[in-house]
Formats: sequence, C-alpha cells, structure tokens
Amino acid sequence: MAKFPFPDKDKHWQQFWKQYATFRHQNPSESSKPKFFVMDMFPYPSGSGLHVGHPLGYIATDIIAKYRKLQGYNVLHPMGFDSFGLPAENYAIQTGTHPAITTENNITRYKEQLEMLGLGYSDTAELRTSNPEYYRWTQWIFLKLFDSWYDRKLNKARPISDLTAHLSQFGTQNLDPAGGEILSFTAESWKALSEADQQKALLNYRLAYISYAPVNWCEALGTVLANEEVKDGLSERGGHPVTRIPMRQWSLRITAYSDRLLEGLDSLDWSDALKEMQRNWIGRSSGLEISFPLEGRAESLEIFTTRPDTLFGVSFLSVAPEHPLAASLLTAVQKEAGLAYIEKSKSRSERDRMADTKQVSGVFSGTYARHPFTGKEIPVWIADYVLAGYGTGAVMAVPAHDDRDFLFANHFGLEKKQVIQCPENFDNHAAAWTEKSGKALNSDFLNGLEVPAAIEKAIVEAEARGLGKRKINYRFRDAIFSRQRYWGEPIPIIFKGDIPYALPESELPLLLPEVESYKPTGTGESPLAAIESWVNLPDGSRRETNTMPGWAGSSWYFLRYLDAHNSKSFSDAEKAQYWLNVDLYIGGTEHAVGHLLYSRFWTKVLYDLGHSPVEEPFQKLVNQGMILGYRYYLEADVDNKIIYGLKNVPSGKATIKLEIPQALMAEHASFKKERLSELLEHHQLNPSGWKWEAPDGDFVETPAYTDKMSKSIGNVVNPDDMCQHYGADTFRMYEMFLGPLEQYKPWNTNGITGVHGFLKKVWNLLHNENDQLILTQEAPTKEELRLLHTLIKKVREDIERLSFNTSVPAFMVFANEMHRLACRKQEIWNSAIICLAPYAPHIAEEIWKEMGHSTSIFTATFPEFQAEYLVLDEINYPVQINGKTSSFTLTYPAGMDKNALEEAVRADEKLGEILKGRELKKLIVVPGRIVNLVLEG
RNA sequence: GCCGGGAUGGUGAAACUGGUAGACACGCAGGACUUAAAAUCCUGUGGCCCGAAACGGCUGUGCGGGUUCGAUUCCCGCUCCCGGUACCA
Repeated sequence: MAKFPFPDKDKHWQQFWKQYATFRHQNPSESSKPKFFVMDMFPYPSGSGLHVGHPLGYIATDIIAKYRKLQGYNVLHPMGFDSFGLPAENYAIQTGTHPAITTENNITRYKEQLEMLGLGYSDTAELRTSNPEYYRWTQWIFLKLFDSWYDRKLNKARPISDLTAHLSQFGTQNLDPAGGEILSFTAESWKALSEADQQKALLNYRLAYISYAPVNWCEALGTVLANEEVKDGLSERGGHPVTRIPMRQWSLRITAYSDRLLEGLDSLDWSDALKEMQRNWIGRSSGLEISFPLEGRAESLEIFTTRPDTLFGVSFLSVAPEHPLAASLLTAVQKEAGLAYIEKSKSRSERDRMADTKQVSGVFSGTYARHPFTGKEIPVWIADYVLAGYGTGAVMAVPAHDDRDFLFANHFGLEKKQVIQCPENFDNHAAAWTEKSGKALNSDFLNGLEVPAAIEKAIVEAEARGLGKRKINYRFRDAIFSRQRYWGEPIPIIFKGDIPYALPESELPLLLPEVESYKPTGTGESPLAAIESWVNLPDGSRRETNTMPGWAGSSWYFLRYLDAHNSKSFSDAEKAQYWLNVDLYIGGTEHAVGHLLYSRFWTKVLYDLGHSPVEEPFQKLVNQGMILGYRYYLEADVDNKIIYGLKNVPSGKATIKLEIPQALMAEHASFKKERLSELLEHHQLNPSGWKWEAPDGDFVETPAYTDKMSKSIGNVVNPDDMCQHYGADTFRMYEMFLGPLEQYKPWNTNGITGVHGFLKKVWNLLHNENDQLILTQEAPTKEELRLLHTLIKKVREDIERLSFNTSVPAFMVFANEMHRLACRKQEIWNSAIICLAPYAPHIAEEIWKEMGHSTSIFTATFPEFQAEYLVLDEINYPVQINGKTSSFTLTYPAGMDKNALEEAVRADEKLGEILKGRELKKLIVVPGRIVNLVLEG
C-alpha cells in the first residue's frame, strides 16, 4: 500500500507558496480579471496563540479565496494584526517588557500557525495597526474627523473651513450642523469673537471633539480601567473598588450618522440578527417632545414620549434625580425628603440602580405642572427609573398604559386613567395595557382613533397649538475616543492653553515615545503624561497625552489592505475604486455593535470627504460560530454531614458538582474517583479526612457542558497538535465538516479520523505500492462523468452559498464511488483534484505535481468553475394528481428540451425498465438525479 | 420583558423552491486479512412488527392543531434551549 505522505509534505508546499508568492494579489493595473476581496476580522495577537476555534472563519475565507482563484478571479485575501491593546500593556507593567516586543513575538507565533494551516494570504497586503507606517494614517483620519463637521442640511460631513466661511459670511443663519449645544451668531458677532472663542465654538461641531465623560477610575491602582477590566464594580486585577469619575475625553460624533447608519443596513447582505442588533443599538424612536408648564414658575418641563396618543391619561410627571431642575422643583415641605433622595441616587452606582429595577422608588417634589391640553394639575415626581441621559430626562407617566408607570402608581397610590380601549378579557387593574392597538377614549379630539392614527393626530395637534414638536430620539451615544493608556496610537493634537489644535500633517506619524515606566501615573493620565520632554513643546503648548482606543486601527484597515505600503496616501484611489467594497467579510458576532458600527461610520465620513469610493465597507458579512470546548463535571449524591463546607445544603442527601479538567475524562474510572476525593478536599468540603464513598461506590458523569475555549478553563484544543498528527488538510476539512459555519458547536476530535480516512482513500486509490501515481488515459464512462459533474456542481453550489460542511460529504461519496469503480482515469481525477484543492491544498498540489505540472495548481483556471458551465433551465411540468392539475418545476441543462430529457430518463437502463409502457405522470429531476417520479397505476 | 435564532437516530449532522427523511461521518455490532495487534477493506445500523429469507407492513423530524394529493419545510397556538438587549418613556 502506498504511504500517505502527510503531514510530512505540508511544510514543503507552504514553503513553495511562500517562495512563489502564489496567493499574492495583483494590482488593478496588472490585471484585467474580475476582482474578489475577501477578508477575516483580523486577530489581536494574544500570548496564548491560536486554538482550534480561531481558524474556523480563516479556513472558510481561504477556501472561497482559493476557489475564486481557480475560477479566474484576481483575489485579495489579506491578513493583518490588530496589534495595539491592553494585554501587551498589562504584561509590560508586570514585566517591563516593551509591548512592541511582546506583540512582535506573538505575531511571529500567529504567522507560524496560520502558515501551518495552509492559509494563503497576499503577502504584500499584510499590516499591523501598531506599525508607525500604519498608524500614521489612523492619525491622519483622526485629523480629518477633527477638521470636519456634519451638515444636516446636505446630510454629509464637510470640512471645517466650509463652516467658518459660512459663519463669517452669514453667521449661523441657514446652518444646521450636528453639534452639542445650539449656538447662534450673526456674521458680525462671529467675526468679533477672539480666536480662542471661535475655536471653542467650532469644537461644538467637530466630528472629533472634547467632552467630559465618566471613566472607570480605580484609586488603588491609580489608573483608569476599560470596561472589560471591571468585574462587579471591582478591578479585575486585585479586586479594588472602582468608581465613575468624569474626565476629559475625545469623542467622535457618530450620532450625526444615526440615520445613515440605520438606512445603510437595508442594502447590506448581513444576517437579520446582526442588522437587528445594530438597529437596537442605535435605538431610534420617534415621538413627541412637549412641554408641561410648571405651576407658579416661568419654566416648563420638557418631556419626550413615543405614545402621545395617551396624553390624556397622564397622571403625573417623573424627572430623573440628575435632571437639572430636580432640586429646584422641591417645595419647602418636600425639600428634606427630596434632597435626601437625590443624594441617595447619586451615591448609588449605575450597577446598583440596574440591579434592583424591580424596586420602585421616588419622591413627590411638591410642584405641579399643568396639562398642556386640559390645563389640569399634574403632580411632578422625582424617580430614578427615569434616565437623565435619554430624551429630556423627564417623562409623562401614564399608569394605565405603561408597565413602569403602572408599578409606580400602584406603589404610591396614584391615579390610573384608561385612555385606550383594551380587550374585554383584559384585566386593567392587574396590569397596564401596553399594546399599540385599540381605540382612544376619554381623550378629547383623539376619541375613536386607532392608536397609530391617534399618535399622529396628537403630534400634529401639539405642533399646531405650539405646545410641542415631533422628535426623534436615539439611544445611541457618541463614541468616546480616548484611553488613558500607553499602548495605542498617540492623538495628534496640541493644546495651546485649553484649545486643541491639529498637529500639521507633515509631522505625522506622531510616534509613540519610549517611556521609562508603563505603570499608570497615578493621576489618571496616560504614562505619556510623565514624559515632560515629549509633552511640553518649545512654544509652551502641550501635547495630548491620551491615546486612541483599540477600535481606531480596526475601523479602516480594509482600506489599507489594498495599498499597504503606500507612503503618500492612506490608500490609492484607483485601487480603492477597483477593490471596494469587500465582497465577503467573516468574523465573530462579538463585534456586532462595536467594530462593525465604527468602521461603517468611518467609511461614511471618508466617503463624504471624498476619500472613499464606497459608503459601506462590507457588502456581505457572515458571522462564524464559535467552536466551544467541553467542561466536564462529576456529580454525586453525598451525605450533608460531610459537606458542611457548602452553604445551603438541604437536609439528607445533597448533590455536589465539581468541575474536572478535560484530560481527566480519558482516565480510568478508579483514578477519576480518587481524583474526585482530592478535589473535594481541595475545595475544603471534606476537612475531616473522609474518604469518598458513594452508595453504589460510583459517581455520575454529567453530560458535558460546553463553553468558550479559554486557557483558564483548560479546555483548549490546539491546532498545532491536530496538524502535526493528521496534517493541515485533514484539519481544514474536519473544521468545515463539523457543521454549518454560523453555528456554535463543540470541538470533538473523535470524528476527525473519518475525514482523514477519506483523504487517505483518495491517495491510496491513485498510488501504487511504490508511491507512484497511477493514472490511465482511458476514456471515462458515462457513470464516471456523471459522478464527476455531480461533484463539481455540488462544490460550486456549496461554496457559492458558503455551505462548506455539505461539500465534504460530496467528496466522500465521490471517493467511495471511484473506489468502487476502481477509477484511476486522468480525465476524471484531473478535475476532481481541482475541486478538492480549496479544501485540501497540500494534497492537491502534491498530486498535481505528480501529474506533471511544474506550477502551482492555483495558477490554473478551471473552466468548470466558471459561470457559464452547467447553466440550468427550468420548465413547468403540468401533472394530474387525483384529477387536479399541479405544476412542477423541471430543471435541466440548458439546450435540452423536455422531450429529450424525458427521452434521456427513459434511456436510463433501470428507469427504462420501469417506465416501459407506462405513462409518466410526474417527474422532478435535477441534473444527474431523479428526485421524484410518479407513474400511473 | 422585548428582539433574533433554533429543536431531526446513540452522536455531529444532510435534505437548496413543499416532493423517497436521516446523505456523509463518528460510535456500535458482525465479518475479511493477521500468530496477534495496529492499519486497511466489507456488511449491518431510527423505532416497532411479520418472516427461514427475499420481500413487506406500521410508525417516525420538540408538543397540539391547520393548509395541501403530499409538510423537517408553509400557517396558528404551546414547551424548551441558545444569542443579543433591557427602567430608552
């Protein structure tokens, strides 16, 4: 028998591809082929390397890239590294190793692993975000954001110079910029402002602006923490308390793009789930903003509601404790209780407030407002279920038609007035009728209208009477764009006094300076602040010491892939025109509302400013599922006497459950038992030296739980081992075979032998005992050709719809059939090996070479993969069933008429026998296979 | 709570537009080769029933209904699981 030479040969082909740059893309000027741009969400190179979960998406993009190449496309399939980030910085704090060194080592390791899997990337496109040649352009884009404002009239971003020109000519007249405060100037008053005041005003409109936002401050560590570093209000490292304190921050005005980010989703080929996540995150809701005049005061209280149809059911107003008017609303009688409540709300962390959402709390302010329509007195309450940050920070409460208001009214015994008809069987004493259906009643001019019509009418009426206006609110907030950290892109800004100025483009890249210590400064500023010589400039101005957040570099990297070494521009316009947008992007759902929203935002800004030919970066996006690791537990009933270490143990028997490491599952039962006793002791459940003894002397293995693979859980399966043992091709195919790409699935190494066996079977069929390829020049039979074309069709269709898992069985069936027929015909196998190449590139290359080719299989184009091959037509085929006429779709190769097809079916040996002399009533055929056949009688 | 997705043998799963449910693989059982093992190959394998066997019958895609000549697929009502999100007015 032939000796299957894998994985031994893997390295050879990986070297070969590298040497000949097989997977390097061609620039538009060098190629007349159609383009295909496919990419993965690039990794952060962590210290622990890849586990078997990571490559899932990488293998999928690699298969489609190789397939497109064989199809004749100019393929760009790049890989890069998101190399700024916290772990390397934290490691630097602990060990003093420069993050650049750690990062470099990790990238080296990642690249080795990626190469080991036979993944073919375009070498000239590789990038890393921490490279100055890269972050130079990240800084450049930041400056573009800083130098832009959003014109809501034209619905696009424009240079600040346009704004200043308008201001000095017309003031704020005819101007509708997205901004923080609404400012108003005449041309004269604008020109009269000092330079500093003008700059301050402009900061209100820039797409990158300064704000004061709360950060996670940890006093004990003397540093600001990222959200991921805070667990349950304590720092992840050390477990010190964390408080929220406001700090000067850069923010990006992403909210200006809310509507365009929403609308853009419609044109994208993304999953509904993902689009929905982004929609929810943006959280657009339209309604009415209306003012309630306050009794005996000049001010009014502005509230926002999405249910203006229930206006006549208002029984009180609620304002957030942080509302600017909250304290001033308190009358003398209510002052003490009210202030105490406001104080208490302040001290409660956001987390605490969220934790007990079921708890109703609030206090009456003593003040009344007047209902804008009825003039009725409405009490004003202060309640922490109202969020200061959303809408106006004040709401109208309609207990009969809102759950929260209902609970609140119940708790404080406030009035509930029904204004929307609810079904008869609905008990409106037990709950609020919150459905947006039913007719309005007790509602003056709204009576009799259905909810949607009533909403509309109420808004129109409020606007007509000058009481309020239609308003759209977003849950979405502007994106905070600074980190008080070292290992990130320096922000290219200089402060003169407290006014920020852009660093001149000629001074980019602003290099990240060396620091003596990576430790936080203790003041909350980044370690950069400690470098006096860097921060202070000769003219007395100071540099910004914040750095950019992790998502800065990843928001535009797809643009850099096209032109990774351009030192003149961030990406060449001609190349961008040719390559964009990305045809397929594969990555995890964890980036659904972060990276994917930010990169859409940046792309839109660049598009508005004329730097990007497309408005949406990623046309088609697929979320690959995660590969999970198993967690094993042993479960046993034990006597509660001996487990007093556990809390809340019920009397009598109790069940304990202990997690045990994966490696242990393979061990002998008696060893496991011993080990369980050890674990019990380790967990101090058995301090009295009791020996494990379950009633039947045994324990129960619970069904395995699955969880993310992580080093700390110890359920990581390493791709290196898999590749060493079975070879990269087996591993690649097995990862695909495991199940649908999008699905979450546990890794189970057991099945891998099936895929391995298939590849060996192919090899053994084609080689003799002396490892020589034995192919014959015989003409293939009809059956062999049919099997081959079934395979080609299946592989094509599956890859086109990204269903890689169903292609693998097609290969197996084909191999089994060829084995059965002992088919070693050159004509058949030449094509079959090309089909196999995207999945098992190493084996395909080896056989290809043995067939006498001197160049890579991937430099070939395969006509059978091209569009015009196997074009199918359809006809409607009417049939009589039980006297009724139905029609069925008949699919057949182009150029073949119905009669010819039926003839062909009848000509089939077996079918001919069955069909002889009978009428064909129904026939459903796909090429090569009859799906359904109904005969008379 | 709300939004999205899902449930098919012992296991991972397939079935593309409603058309032979369970392809393919793992596992298991039996067999061939072998002194033996490994490797390789062959056969069987949803459940139940009849039968010496070939053949055959019934049943079966989470549960209950419906549409249809025909439903894993479409519709209505449930149960459970997974993911996202949450005092967003």
